[in-house]
Amino acid sequence: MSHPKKTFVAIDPAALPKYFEAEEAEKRWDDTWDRLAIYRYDPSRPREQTFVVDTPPPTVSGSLHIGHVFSYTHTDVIVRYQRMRGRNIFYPMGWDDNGLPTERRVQNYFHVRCEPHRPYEPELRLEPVTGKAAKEMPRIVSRRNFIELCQRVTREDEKAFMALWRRIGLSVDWSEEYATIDEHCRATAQHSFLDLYAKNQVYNLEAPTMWDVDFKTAVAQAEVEDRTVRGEFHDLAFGVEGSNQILVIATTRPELLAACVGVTAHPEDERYNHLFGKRAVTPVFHVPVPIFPSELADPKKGTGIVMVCTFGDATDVFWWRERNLALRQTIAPDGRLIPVTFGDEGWESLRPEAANRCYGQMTNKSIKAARAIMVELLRDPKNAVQGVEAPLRSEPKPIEHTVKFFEKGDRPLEFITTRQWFVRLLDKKQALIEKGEQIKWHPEFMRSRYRNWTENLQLDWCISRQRYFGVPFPVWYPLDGQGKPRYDSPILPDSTRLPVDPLSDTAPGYDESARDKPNGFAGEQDVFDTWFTSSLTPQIGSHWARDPKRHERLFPMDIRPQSHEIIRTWAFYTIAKALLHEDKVPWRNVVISGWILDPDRKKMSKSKGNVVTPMHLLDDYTADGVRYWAASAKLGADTAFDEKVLKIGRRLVTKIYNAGKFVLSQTGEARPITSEIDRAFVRHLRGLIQRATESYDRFEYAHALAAVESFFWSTFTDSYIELAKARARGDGAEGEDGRGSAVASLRLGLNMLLRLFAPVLPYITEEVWSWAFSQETGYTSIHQAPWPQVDELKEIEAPCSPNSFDFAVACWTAINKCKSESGASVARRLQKLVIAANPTTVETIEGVKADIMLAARCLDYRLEEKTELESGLFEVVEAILDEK
RNA sequence: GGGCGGGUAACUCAGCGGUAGAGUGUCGCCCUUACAAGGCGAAAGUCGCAGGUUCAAUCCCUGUCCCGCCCA
Repeated sequence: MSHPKKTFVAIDPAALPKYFEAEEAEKRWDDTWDRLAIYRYDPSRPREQTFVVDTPPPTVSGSLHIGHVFSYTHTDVIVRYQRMRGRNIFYPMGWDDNGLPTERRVQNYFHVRCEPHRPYEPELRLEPVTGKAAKEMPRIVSRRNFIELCQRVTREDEKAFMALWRRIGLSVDWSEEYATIDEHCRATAQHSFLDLYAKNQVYNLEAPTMWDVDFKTAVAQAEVEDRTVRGEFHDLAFGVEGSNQILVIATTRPELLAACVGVTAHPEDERYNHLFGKRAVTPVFHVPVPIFPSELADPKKGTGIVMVCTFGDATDVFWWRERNLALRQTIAPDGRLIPVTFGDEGWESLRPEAANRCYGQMTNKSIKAARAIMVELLRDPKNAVQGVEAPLRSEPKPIEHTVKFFEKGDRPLEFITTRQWFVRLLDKKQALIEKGEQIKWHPEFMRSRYRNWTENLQLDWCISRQRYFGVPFPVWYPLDGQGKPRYDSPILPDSTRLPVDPLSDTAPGYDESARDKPNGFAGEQDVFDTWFTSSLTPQIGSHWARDPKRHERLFPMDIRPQSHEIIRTWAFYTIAKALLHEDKVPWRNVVISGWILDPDRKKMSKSKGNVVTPMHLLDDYTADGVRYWAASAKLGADTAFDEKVLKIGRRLVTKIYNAGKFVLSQTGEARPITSEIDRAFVRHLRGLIQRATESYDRFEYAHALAAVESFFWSTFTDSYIELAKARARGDGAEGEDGRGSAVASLRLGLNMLLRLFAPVLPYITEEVWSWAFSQETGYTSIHQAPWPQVDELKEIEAPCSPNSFDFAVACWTAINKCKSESGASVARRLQKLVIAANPTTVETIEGVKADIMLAARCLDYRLEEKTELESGLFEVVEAILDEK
């Protein structure tokens, strides 16, 4: 039976560069992939064939660091696997222009401030400001001009991110690019608002709200963090109305004394419970305030009796509501003290003149300055309610306590009464938790972060921000005869008109001339919380608001990749939106990447100065090498940055290059895979494919990579290639059949391994693939080739023994060890070799011993039976090395 | 204070009921016609600590100590 004389497509290794020129290759393949459009989403294919990614839009004004490469590579590896599984990939890229950080940069960069009502200046051209000019008054610009400046800055940032994404080979579909401030996203966010309004899930309310006095905006619970800071307890002597009794109240915020509206102690506190129902009198301002019991007052803290102010903290807000106390707001939105007049309505005082004299000293001062003045006033005995002792009863006592801060802020949050828009969430806790249960979390334990947060939710979602660079509310208010807005009957646009800017677009049913006039209309100035838009990334990608068919094909999505610190914000709000809009989950899986820590296991941050930037690492270790490092870390695991791991990746790339060169330069006639060792190798390959596939299906890419890598080094290059290479050169006794089998099997191994590595190492695998397999298989790019299936190996017969391969390797290793121990090179020929193993083992390696001895360069050998040896163990009885 | 994760070789990390693993680093040896950007080989761990369950525990349970994160 003669075989058709088909020969392999071989390469000439001499024609290839000695080393892999990664930088050149990366550029070349990036261009090629672009040209072939292999990352393009095909909207015509059905949902079940599609794999949909809710890519995190990076905050472009943030600094680029190695953590970005880490987590985005995780997603890309998953995506590339799915693509090879034949899925139609939807993998967009968005940019989060993220209001506040960008605003700050723009204010400094161009030295401007925004005033929303300023008219737009179409011809305005500003340049970056430096030196003296930066010390002068900032240029005031309209909101539209300000936004244009923001966009100018973010465009530059986006370019830097895009360059990095391309460099590390993210297989995103760049035709699906968006920015959270662009027209499509603004329209989607406004559409979301209109839908929530129609469903009665949003409301506006004037109420005490957490407020940052530097950014001058309301913030939501999710953006608040507790910080431990130093403070001081001040013991203040209050009077009791109608008696000469003194109450000593401990407070960390004496500057709020003028805002005191009550005094409270624990109902069972015997020191104070006889006073409930009476009125206390504040020192300095001489204001009588009710004394009432509350379980929330801690008898062990301070003196056990506390003053209630509007507002010092969240508990004050609670008491104010519960007890229906007076409202005395003394802190302005800019963090300065508001001028007030004691004696006026709502500001009653037993001694208004004295009160006003004192308060006048603090008017318009910052909180910090006001506190210092207040403490001085309290030291003055004249300001006591009665008696000759100063109201400050002891020197301030330093303490450490936790205070709420806006996560981006520098000063503690204040509670300030303002009108804000809210989304109703508190009444949906249970539904939100259930949605979280329907989603698969990777790793699983991240689910509890979500549940934990949702269970502890205290407030509805405040979505309005008093900022400029953001998506405006699509809302106008009718003005009454006095020019006051009627907040209870907002005017909304038709959803076909979106996006709108109520400050430049005219309210429906009005003429522009009626803007801000009595009986006319006014536009809402506020913009959305950036999360209000970011929480819609699935709907932004699916074109929910304008293409129901496309939405149907993309929503819910398959995966949401993100990091764990924003489970309470991004994941939470996205789940909330999907619940509110469609009663669905937004995605089936959430995949959480860990953080990159510095070598001391500290979080990398700009302020610590321990941020590692990625570009030079890509230059030094290749894109694949860096991807290897990222893909070695499991989901959810924080990893200390370690350059050594990058070295391993680069070494792997080199090894693949060289192994590819070697295997593809073997020639011969194509023959079936028949030799025992080849069949034994294929048997192992089959197991590898199964393991890698199972791991990838569970998003355990790191596990898959470890399996493939270890197989590649130990089984393929260190063992199989060595055992088969002589036969592949035609040195064996089996002639063309043996040679053809070896070459076919080597190529099969390489082909499979390249595909198994392709999700992690897209460049080197594509490079080697292109030398022969591209033409041979018809898959121009390896990234369009199918993921290896065990089915592809079904024609190849199983080996005679399942142990053939392992025993062959063990035997060969024993010989190498013997050579190594006698100081000889492994290449050294053996004149004579006697090696022993137990009888079954000797029998098992019958079919592979010729290959072993060829690899060991041993012409005269004998296998001895030694029953006491364990199965698979070999003992060199005698070895005579050839002369050099 | 509550919740979650981690503590395994000098380093970075796997493993998570059945005699402790990898790579890096270290130490020997080897220019070997794919690869010195290599290869062969060696040394190296009371698996945080203390109890318990089990024939058997790094793995399960309880307690405890460190580290990190999230929430009060």
